[in-house]
Amino acid sequence: MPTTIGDVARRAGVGVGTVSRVLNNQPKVGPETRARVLAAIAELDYVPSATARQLSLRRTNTIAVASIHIVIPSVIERIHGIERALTAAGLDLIIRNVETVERRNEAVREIARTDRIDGAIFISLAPGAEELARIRRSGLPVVLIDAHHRSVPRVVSDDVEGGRLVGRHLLELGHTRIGFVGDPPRPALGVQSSRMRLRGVIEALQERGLGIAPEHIVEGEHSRAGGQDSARTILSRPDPPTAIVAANDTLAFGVLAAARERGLDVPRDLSVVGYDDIDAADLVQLTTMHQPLRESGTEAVRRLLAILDGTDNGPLRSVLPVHLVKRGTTAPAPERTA
Amino acid sequence: MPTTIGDVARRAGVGVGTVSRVLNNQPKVGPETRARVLAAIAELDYVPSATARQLSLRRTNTIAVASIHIVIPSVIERIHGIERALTAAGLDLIIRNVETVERRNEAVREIARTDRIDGAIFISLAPGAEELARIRRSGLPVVLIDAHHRSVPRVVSDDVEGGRLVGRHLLELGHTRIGFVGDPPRPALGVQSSRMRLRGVIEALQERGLGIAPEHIVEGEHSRAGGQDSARTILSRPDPPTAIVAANDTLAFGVLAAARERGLDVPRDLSVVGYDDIDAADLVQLTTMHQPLRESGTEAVRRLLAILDGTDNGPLRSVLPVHLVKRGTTAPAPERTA
DNA sequence: CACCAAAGTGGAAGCGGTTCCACCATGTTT
DNA sequence: AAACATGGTGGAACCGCTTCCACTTTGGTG
Repeated sequence: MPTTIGDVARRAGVGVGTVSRVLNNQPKVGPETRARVLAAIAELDYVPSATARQLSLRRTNTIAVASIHIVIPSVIERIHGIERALTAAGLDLIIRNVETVERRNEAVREIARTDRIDGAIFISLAPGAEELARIRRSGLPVVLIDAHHRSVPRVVSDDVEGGRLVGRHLLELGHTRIGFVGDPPRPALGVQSSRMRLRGVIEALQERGLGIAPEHIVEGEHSRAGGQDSARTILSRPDPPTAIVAANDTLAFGVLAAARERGLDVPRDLSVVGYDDIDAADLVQLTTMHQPLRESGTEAVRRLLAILDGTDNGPLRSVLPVHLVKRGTTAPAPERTA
Repeated sequence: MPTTIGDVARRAGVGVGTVSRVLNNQPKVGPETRARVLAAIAELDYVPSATARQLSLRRTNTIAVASIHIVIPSVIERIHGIERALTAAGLDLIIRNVETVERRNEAVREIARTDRIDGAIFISLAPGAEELARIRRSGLPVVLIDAHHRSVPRVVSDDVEGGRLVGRHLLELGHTRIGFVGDPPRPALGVQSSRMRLRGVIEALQERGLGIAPEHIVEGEHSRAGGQDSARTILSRPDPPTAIVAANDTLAFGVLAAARERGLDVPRDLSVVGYDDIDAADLVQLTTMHQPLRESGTEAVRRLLAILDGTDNGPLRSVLPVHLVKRGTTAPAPERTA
């Protein structure tokens, strides 16, 4: 029912090849013929079938993004960056939300299977060995964001350095007993940022000959409630820390809630530092590490397009810079009362 | 290079038609033949081409979502609901971010143009007349969320009722001078929720013979900063209101910031009510209207699928319920000091 | 003036599926 | 035993585009 290239050709009194050439701005068409074809296109309100085009060209002009839980604020910012970059490049974006390892495998398999996309970006999520092999076999280019895999191009922020900066900031304020609230380790998903940030904090402490007590490190669910639980545990230890570092802002909000619950004044009694600098961090005046989330998305797209063009020559690992944003939740350590 | 249905047919010693029948679980295939085909598929690790399938079937199993500014928290929740419902139905989701009217037209045109999708959902965004005509012509089913158009199926929450409930809540607390911070009116985008909520508040006041002073109504940019600006304006009037209603939580956060800035204690000196009950509302203990955001997404998908099935018989307008969540930013009106 | 390169052009083949139609065995009915 | 459903099956045609190849025209060139 919809008009096809043949209808246009007939109307313009030319062959389909010529119409196709006009559509694709190819040179070898006489100016007068081109005008006639364009007129026919306009008259018929013709639009080429993207599907037929795909089949013929073996290109879809679409890329897929798979990410853990798309409602996580940092994930959203990254997707936003991706969306911008793709739109600018005239590509479509298909999105898939992944919440468990099984669903990840399923999603990856599906992504590798269809010829529906030209490339894929994984956010905070790395494909498993078998899935990766599948992808390799299909030749689909892939870029990871905030995830690690030895042999896959990826965009990450310098988590260890970020942790280090957080640690130094707290040391400067006189804190020596520092706690850490992190995400659950999920080696299966290939995401290590929480652990890397912890490592940075530890390194900063070690520079001063200090350490972090194992009972002051708790890893729990990535949610406000999870952060609150973890902080509760830490704060109920004898001799609790005077500062808590959270692996991300969402957890930090939970830490703030736990502090409030215990009647601790932030930052007088307890300093809290987050990570990511999401929008809401400003809302509660949270001191946090800023990382360029949106840029991580655009950078991933840049890499992906370069791979598609065959012009990619960057390092496997692009590292984005971070910087500390000092707000209202950190202050000098309280005098030791005990 | 990838294996095709022909490869499978050859390997299994059958015709392509038979392989196709097996792939689509059609009945008329002998059990022994079916087994042989399945074996061949497994051996070759064959996956049918989605594109070829699309071309032949004239169905894409993909739907598009166009929304204003995808980083708005309420929009994200809606998308989340859509994503869930689509994944459950085995459909793909393509996303397009729209920020201006021009970009909207462009996006709509593109959506209506390609044969790449089976349907579309618009969030807080209605197509313009010309674009709508285009969509109609293309026969593409469309559902709107949080947007209005006489003749397009849509999912909205009962904004007037929500506003009314907010108004009554404040009246019960003894507030009589109430301010309103809203989104800019954008008739071109077909989004009226801010105005509808305002209308509800006004209706509640009228029930008591009260009104809302025009200088206590300010509409500004949909952002924290915008809300802050608007609230500043209102609070600097002589005889400012004792309560401010914001058309959404993001604006309410701005109102809170403006109050803090002026040294007003919330809720002692000023009550603040938001709308949406986004995640961060809980974080700052904001009293707000809850509306089922995620459900709005699933409902929109349900409608869209029904239209695609030809089984849709619902009203053009699905209205979702709202309810007030009382938290810490509303309290009895202060004694009149003047 | 014959010859040839270059610019334009038409249309068949191919992309990888689905489906319809023709056809072949069977088993069942008269 | 002839007539005939019926379950299986192969394969051509088709979906709507791109591209390659063959062909015609035109304007130089020797």
